[in-house]
Amino acid sequence: MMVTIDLYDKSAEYFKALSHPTRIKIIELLSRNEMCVCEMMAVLNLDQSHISRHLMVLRANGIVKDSREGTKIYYTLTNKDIVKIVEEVKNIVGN
Amino acid sequence: MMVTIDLYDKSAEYFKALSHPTRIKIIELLSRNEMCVCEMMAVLNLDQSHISRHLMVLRANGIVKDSREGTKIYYTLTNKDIVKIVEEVKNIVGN
DNA sequence: TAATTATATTCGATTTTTCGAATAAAGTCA
DNA sequence: TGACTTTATTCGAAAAATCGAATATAATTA
Repeated sequence: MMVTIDLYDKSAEYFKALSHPTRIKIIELLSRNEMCVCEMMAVLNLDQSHISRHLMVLRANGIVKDSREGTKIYYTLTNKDIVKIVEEVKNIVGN
Repeated sequence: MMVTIDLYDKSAEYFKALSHPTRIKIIELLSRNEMCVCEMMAVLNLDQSHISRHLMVLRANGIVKDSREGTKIYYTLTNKDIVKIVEEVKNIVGN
């Protein structure tokens, strides 16, 4: 039995993936540079498991992708369009 | 004690308000016309309490506003910018 | 191979979201 | 006022998200 997920469900899932401050911060960081988890930890001052968990959500939603280099894993945005969306929302809610 | 909510928290909240298919559908309907709850019920084929509850979320996040006309309450978008954002996300997730 | 580094995943508890069903409230009309 | 229409709100249960802490995995290096 094949389950078809419609565009509204998918969009809602996508918005849900964006609905956490840490995940928004990660997207913003990655809009400038690829970055490994240890760098994000340093910049955001959050612990490893917290960041890793949120990266998992972003990955599951196709928002970031990773590539291993030795023991480090570097993350990048799969689609830069998301940066504009985050900026627009920041503008709407800001001030 | 005053609590300051930062831009990332606010943005996350906003995205959360968009993270339900019914709420996205409501936004899309309101992008075309103002509409009362009973009309939304008919168009979306959902019951009154379901729609009303989601309107409450949208209202709490300043996404829609309402105006009473007799027994009916008409809803409109407070800011049309949101329509573009929803469209962009639909494009990203759609195929 | 053993220790180390970097990251992912799991576990259990807590909090938040969602829902159907029921009830309340507010305006209208006879 | 009482019945009716339209919408909001509450309640309790179920589902989902979040978190800190602990553990697992994978690559590297001594």
